[in-house]
Amino acid sequence: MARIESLPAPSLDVRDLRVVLAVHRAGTTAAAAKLLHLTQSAVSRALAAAEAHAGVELFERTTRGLEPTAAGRVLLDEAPQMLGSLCSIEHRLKSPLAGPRRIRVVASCSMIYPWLTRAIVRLERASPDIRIEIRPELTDRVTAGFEAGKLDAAFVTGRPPKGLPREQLFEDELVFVAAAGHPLAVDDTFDPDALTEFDLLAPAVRTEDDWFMRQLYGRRRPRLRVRRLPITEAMVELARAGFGLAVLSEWIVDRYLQSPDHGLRVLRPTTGPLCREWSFVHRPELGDLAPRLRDMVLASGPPTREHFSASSH
Amino acid sequence: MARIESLPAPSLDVRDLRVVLAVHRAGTTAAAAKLLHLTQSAVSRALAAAEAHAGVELFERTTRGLEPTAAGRVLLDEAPQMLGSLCSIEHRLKSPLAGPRRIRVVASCSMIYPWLTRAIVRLERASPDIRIEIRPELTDRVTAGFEAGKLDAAFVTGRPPKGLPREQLFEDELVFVAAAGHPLAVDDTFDPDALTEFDLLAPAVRTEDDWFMRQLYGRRRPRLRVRRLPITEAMVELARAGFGLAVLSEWIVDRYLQSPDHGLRVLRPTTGPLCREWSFVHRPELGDLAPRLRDMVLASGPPTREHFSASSH
DNA sequence: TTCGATTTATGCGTTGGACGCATCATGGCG
DNA sequence: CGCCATGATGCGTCCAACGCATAAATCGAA
Repeated sequence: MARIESLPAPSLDVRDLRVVLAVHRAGTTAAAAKLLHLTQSAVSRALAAAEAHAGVELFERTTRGLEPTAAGRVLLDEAPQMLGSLCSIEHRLKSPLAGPRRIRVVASCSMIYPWLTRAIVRLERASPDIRIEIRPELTDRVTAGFEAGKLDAAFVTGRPPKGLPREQLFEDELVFVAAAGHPLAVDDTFDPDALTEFDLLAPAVRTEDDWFMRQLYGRRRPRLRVRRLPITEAMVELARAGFGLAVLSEWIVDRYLQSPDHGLRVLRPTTGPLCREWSFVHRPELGDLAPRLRDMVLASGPPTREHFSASSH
Repeated sequence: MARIESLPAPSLDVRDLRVVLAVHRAGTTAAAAKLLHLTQSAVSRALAAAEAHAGVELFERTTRGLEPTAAGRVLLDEAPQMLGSLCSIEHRLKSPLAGPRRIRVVASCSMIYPWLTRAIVRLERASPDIRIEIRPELTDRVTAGFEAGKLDAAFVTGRPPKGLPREQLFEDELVFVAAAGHPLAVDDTFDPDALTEFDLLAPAVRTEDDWFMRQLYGRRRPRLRVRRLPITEAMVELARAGFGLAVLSEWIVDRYLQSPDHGLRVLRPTTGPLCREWSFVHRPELGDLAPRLRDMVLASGPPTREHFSASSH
C-alpha cells in the first residue's frame, strides 16, 4: 500500500537564483562572472540552465548586456528574499543560542536607507521573532550611539567605531548631478576647483564633510558654498533648475535618470570617482543576528544594475 | 577599483532541504529513499552532505531510524516554507497571466485542517497578493459548492466531483483509539463485527459514512452505535475514559500519543487498514494558483513522521 | 565602409560530485 | 544466541559543470 505522497521538487535551484541576481546586478555575464567567481562562459550556461528550469526566458540578450524580461523581474523580486532567508536559517542553525531578539541599527548616511529598509522588512518577514529598530536620529553620532549602548549594529562609511567587529561589505560612488545646460556640464568630468563658483547641494547630515573635502582637495580646504537640503527631491529639482550641483550616491541618482527627458547630467570630478567603502559593525553580543542581517542586506542588494556597471570603467 | 560586493552564497541547498524533510517524514533513510526516488546509500550520503553544509548534526542516528536534533527541528520548521515558496515562484513564472487572486477552498474532512491551514498561512506569507478563504461550512457539500460557484478548490477523499481537474496527492489512515483497558484493546487489531457492541465516537460531519461502512463491512450494513462529537478532544477523552472507540486520522491521533502516559491504544480492524486517498480538485480558472497551493500543501506535509512510518507495515 | 571593442553563445577536454550496487558494522528483539 | 532491521562506506560509473578558446553578432568611431 504505497503512499502516493511526494515532496515538491522545484526545478529552480539556489544556484539559479544567485546567477539571476548576479547577472541583473552586473548587467553583463562577464561582470556577473566576477561576482560569482566564475568565467563568462560558465555564467552564460548557468543562466541558460536557470531559464530552462524556470521554463521561461528571463533576460533579453542585447549587444550591450542583458535586460530582464517580465518573468525575470518577477524572479528578481523574489530571489533576494529566498536567498536571504536561506542564509538566515543557516546562521540560526550554527548558533542555536538565541541572542537578543532586538537589533537597533543605523546607517551613517541616509542614502542607503531605500536599500536597507527593504532588507529589514525581508528579514523580519523571514523571522518574525526578530524586531529591528532603525535609529535615524543617531545617523551622525554612530560611535556615541554604540558607546552609550543605544545601538547594536550600523552600516558606516569611512572609519568605523573602534573596538567592534567590522566587516567590509561594498562600495558606492558619490556623483554630482547638474542641469544639462549647467556651465560645468559640458563634459562628464569637472575640475573640483571650479566647484567654488557654484552652489553645492548636499544632504542635511554633514557626517562626512571631512572625508568629502579630503577626497576632493587633499589638504587644501577651499571655501565651498554648500546648501543643505533635507529632501532629495529638492536637491535634484534645484539642480535641474540650474541652482547648483547636487551630490548624491549613485543608488539615489539612478532613480532620477529613469525618465527619458530628465534634463540632468551626471558629473564626476577630474580627480577620480568619489568611492566610499561601506562597513558593517555590530556588538559581538548580537551572535547570529549580525550575519543574518548582513546577508539579507547583501542579498537585497542595490536597487538597479547601474550600481555595478557604473563602476566598471 | 574592484567592488568588494558579493552575493551571499548559502551552503545549504534545495537538495538539502528536500533530503531533510524526506528523512524526517519517512523516519528512516530507506523509506526516505522511496520519497526521493533514490537509494538508501544516496540518501545517507546526501544527509551527511546536508549536515556538512549546515555545520551541525541534524539527526540522531538510532538503530530504529533517525530523530531530529534541536538544530534539525529548526531546519524542519523552515524548510517547508522555503520549498513551497520556491515552487510557488516557479509556477508564477510559468503562467504570468494573473488569475483570480482569491481562492475559496474547503476540505471534505476536517481532520486535514491542522495541516492545511499551515500551508495556507505559508502561501499567503510568500505571496501577499493571494487571499485564501476557507469555507468549512461546505465541508459536506463540496460538489454542490463547486456547482454553485462558491468554491475554487478542495481537498477531498474518495470520489471527487466530476468534470474538474483532479490530482491524487497522498493517503492517510483512519485508526481507532480506545482506552488501554478497553475490552477490544487486548490486541493491535479487532474484529469489525465486535464494533456493534460498543460506542463509536466519530466526528460530527458524516460525509464519508458510506465509504466507511463499505470499507469495514462490504455490503453488510450492521447497525453501529455512533456518537457524533464536534470536538476532537471530547472524542479522545471519552475514549480514554472507556466510553467507546474514537475513529480519527493518524495525523490527529499522533498528537495525543505524545505524552508518555496517555493511556490510549491505537487499534486497526482485522480486515486491514482504513486508508483514504486524498485528491485535489480545482476549477481550471485558477491557473497557476492551483499548483502553488498544492505544492505548498505537499511541502508543509503532515505534522509528524508517524504519518509515513505507520504505513510501512 | 572598415576596424576594433564590446557583447553572448558554443565546441571541447577535464574533473569532481552524485549515483547505484554491494557490503559492512551496529543495535534491538525474540 | 541468531535474526532482522537500521545507517555507513568502498568502489566503479557517469553526467553535469567548469575553464579555455573561439565563433557570431552588434555598436561606435575612424
